[in-house]
Amino acid sequence: MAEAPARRQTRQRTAVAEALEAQGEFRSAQEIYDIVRQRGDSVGLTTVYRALQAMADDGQVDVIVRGDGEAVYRQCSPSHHHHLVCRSCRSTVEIDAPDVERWAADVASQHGFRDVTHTVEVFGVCARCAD
Amino acid sequence: MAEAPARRQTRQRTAVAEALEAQGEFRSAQEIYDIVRQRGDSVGLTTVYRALQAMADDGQVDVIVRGDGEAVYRQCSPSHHHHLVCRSCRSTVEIDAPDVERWAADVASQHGFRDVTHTVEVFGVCARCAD
DNA sequence: TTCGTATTGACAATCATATTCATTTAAGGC
DNA sequence: GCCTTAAATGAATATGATTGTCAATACGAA
Repeated sequence: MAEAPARRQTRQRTAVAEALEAQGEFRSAQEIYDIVRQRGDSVGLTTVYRALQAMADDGQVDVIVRGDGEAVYRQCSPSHHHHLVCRSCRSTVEIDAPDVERWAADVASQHGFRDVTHTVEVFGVCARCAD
Repeated sequence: MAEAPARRQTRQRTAVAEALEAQGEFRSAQEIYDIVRQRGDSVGLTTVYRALQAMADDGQVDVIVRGDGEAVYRQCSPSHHHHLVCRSCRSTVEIDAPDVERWAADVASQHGFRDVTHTVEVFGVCARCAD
């Protein structure tokens, strides 16, 4: 859990964080905006975007940019992990990938690369949706 | 190499394909548009987008959606592979990842997922840019 | 309570990308 | 080569996720 800069704790940020916490799946900013409002909080859309970005910057939220370019957010566990996401219901499983970490480091090293990062996402149809 | 539907061979598509072929790096549609024009071909921006999308659909071009949501395109070898991309000069190395393929399949299977796909990209600073 | 300044939110702006629709053009048949 | 069909084009327009603006609000330290 990264040490966050001194951000003010506003009711809007709390509302966004709570809305996210109540979700298990990745959600877009627009969706989160809707969820916040459904829960009875009044927060501007711009503020939702900003709250999510701040949380992402602070390492409190994971962001994936989807194939269509839209960013989706999820409150995940703090440790480094990857995602197995159902294409249908979007349920998400956090997965560790020591083999992948090792592979990425090796490959990068073989080609003389430094300061290496990687993205890994796995998509499929979950057991429940496959039925 | 997927069997492409019956697409017409237009001078615009040829120009876009040749522009891409001359590049080793991932390039955005806007950049490819500029390159095409620099090479003396007159092609509309919309047409560039459409040509790239058609090529991507046909499996002739790889697409990555960048962290900022923008799509970038590259003409790659036909076989399944991943990319090691320099953050600075954007030079791109195609890499095989049998370990990752295996890991992805195992992980998905463990969680009962079917019809599994994955995305894996590795970013770093290449040897030349690190100096 | 006061004050400094971070934050908000409605509106406007941005920009990659997609749609529209009249026109152009590839390609197949004769 | 001509004709026909329909795929493709391209300029203008539209879309929509996201970000910027700026006056107003509100957090939190003193």
